Amino acid sequence: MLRALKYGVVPVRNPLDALATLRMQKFDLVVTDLHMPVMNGFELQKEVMEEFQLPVIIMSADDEESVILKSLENGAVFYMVKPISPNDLKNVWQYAVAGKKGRSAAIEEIRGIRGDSSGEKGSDHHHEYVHSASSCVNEEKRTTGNTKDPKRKALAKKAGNEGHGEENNPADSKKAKVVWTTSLHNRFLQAIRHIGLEKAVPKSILQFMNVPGITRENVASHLQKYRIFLKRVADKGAVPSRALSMSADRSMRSSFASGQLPFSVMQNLHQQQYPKFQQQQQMLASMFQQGGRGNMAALNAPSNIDPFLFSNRATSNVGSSLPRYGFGHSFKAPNVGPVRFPDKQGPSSNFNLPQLGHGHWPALISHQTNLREQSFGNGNPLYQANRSVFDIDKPKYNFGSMSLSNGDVAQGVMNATNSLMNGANSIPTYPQQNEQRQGLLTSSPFNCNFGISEVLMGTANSSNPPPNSSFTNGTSYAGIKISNDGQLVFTGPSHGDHGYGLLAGKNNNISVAPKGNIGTSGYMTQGEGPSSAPGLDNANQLPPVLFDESTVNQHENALSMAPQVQQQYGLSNGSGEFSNHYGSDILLNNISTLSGISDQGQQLGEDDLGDLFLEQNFNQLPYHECVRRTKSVLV
DNA sequence: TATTCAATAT
DNA sequence: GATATTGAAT
Repeated sequence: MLRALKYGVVPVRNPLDALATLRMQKFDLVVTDLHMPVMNGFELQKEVMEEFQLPVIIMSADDEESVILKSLENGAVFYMVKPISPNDLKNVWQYAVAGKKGRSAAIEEIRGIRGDSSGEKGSDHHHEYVHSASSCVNEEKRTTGNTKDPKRKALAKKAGNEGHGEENNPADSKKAKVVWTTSLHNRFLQAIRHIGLEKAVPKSILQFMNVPGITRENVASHLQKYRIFLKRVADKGAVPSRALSMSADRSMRSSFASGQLPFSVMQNLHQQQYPKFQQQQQMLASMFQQGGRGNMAALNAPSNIDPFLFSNRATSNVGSSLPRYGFGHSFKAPNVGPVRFPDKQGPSSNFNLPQLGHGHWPALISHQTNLREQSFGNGNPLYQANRSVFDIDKPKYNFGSMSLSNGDVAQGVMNATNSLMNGANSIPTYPQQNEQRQGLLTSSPFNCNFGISEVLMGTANSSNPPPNSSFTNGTSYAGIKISNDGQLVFTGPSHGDHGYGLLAGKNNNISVAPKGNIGTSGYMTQGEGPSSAPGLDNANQLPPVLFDESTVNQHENALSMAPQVQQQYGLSNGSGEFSNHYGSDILLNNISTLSGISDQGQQLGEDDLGDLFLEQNFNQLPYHECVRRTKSVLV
């Protein structure tokens, strides 16, 4: 029965097994029989309370009043007389939530029954008990506070008495509240977006949301709150975000703060206070051709844009003093001038600033923090590149006017296995990068102008030296050469046969993976390389997955679909010398898809995942799992 | 004690 | 449907 009610249940055979199981696994509630060999329900309950502080429900065919009372007084949170019906079990989760409160309430109730409606007994005693219990609660409330809101109480009582086979909890006549999780709220926003703020009324929103179990009243209440929020935001002229909330008015930190503002509200923002912000929003709106209507949230719509880019949550700056320039917090970003790179490279074991190069995918996947905090593409690829774990023993190189030492920028670039790809590919992918990129490239060691003139990055040998440099070295390092018209002319050769090439392939035929050892071991850069460039352990990697054109198309059309099984896109399967093309946006989008593995719909905080993702996630979950967490029960 | 939340009353 | 009020939770 419990399982049918979506509880997670672990059944055990006897009290000793129960205690053992409790020690190995976390539970929310224990349900036990009373009369058992070796240890009875009382004793078990006592043990459980002492050791685990968990609520215990006792069920028994024994309907002796004395037994029931003794159970409850001993500390059981509830006593059920067999036979048990599903309805009796439906709301036992409340005991897991309420704990002690549930206990005292139960005791009060059973006491109330005695004094109040003691008349009935017989075969249906169990149900009578439940029934009486709930009306007792209402009775008590009425005497306590009837002056304030008699009607409310009356309705509550009515519901309690009539709802025998319905939604009502025998021990607690209050309806479970709808929790407006981020995902639920996003669906709400979606509806408003679709309907239009002006026309959005509870009924239509409810209809569009199409979430079972939610009522018009629920929506109305939420809408009311939402409108108040909008008004407040418009008045204050501030947009809440994590970045600002430190100093900002606390009142701005509601759950709405995580979301998106209707365009109309944004237009009301104080120009003098956040001029850059407004500018940005308008630019964005036009960029994505929302036609002035719609809102920020609508910007999530483009399916080929990674939702993270549009998250308005600030990224953490752990390990870095560099600002990020992602959209969401861009209005707060300082002027983007020449980028100052940090002097030191952080420890390679610190994944707070993960790289997007091949070897680091696994790190991204296995550290969810990264997934939330990373600014993709338009962040600062060169800075990311700088955090290479490879190749720390190279001498200093002189590229252009910049002198770079081991820990500096060029390292990641030189070490093409890693991060150059991220930088190179992310450039044409995100139009918003242009502004920043210019400043960044001005001080680039490579004198590159992407998309304008010939580009040669990271390559260093005698026949293809970096422009404006005196670099000569007999060894070939990874690199990439792009001609005037933007075609890939050349990708750097490997170091010997070991596969350091950033990209192995031919003209117009990019293979994502270095050819190196991928064919033999199936992982990239695994345990290979010179002593100074050891590569990554394959323990951290997912097997590469072939990424053909149909996959690309499928993926691009699939953003509104539920997250797929873990896959690592964008990597060659190692079967051919050159396989397939890809777009970095696919990689990036895939990151967010992967990020959805956890977070099964529990209430999410402001710093949670991108909205698009949440919608995906949301679609998978039945309403009750989305809103009300299922409890684990030991029976 | 003040604030927030969602439900409920008007 | 919009708004005001309520009670619980924090």
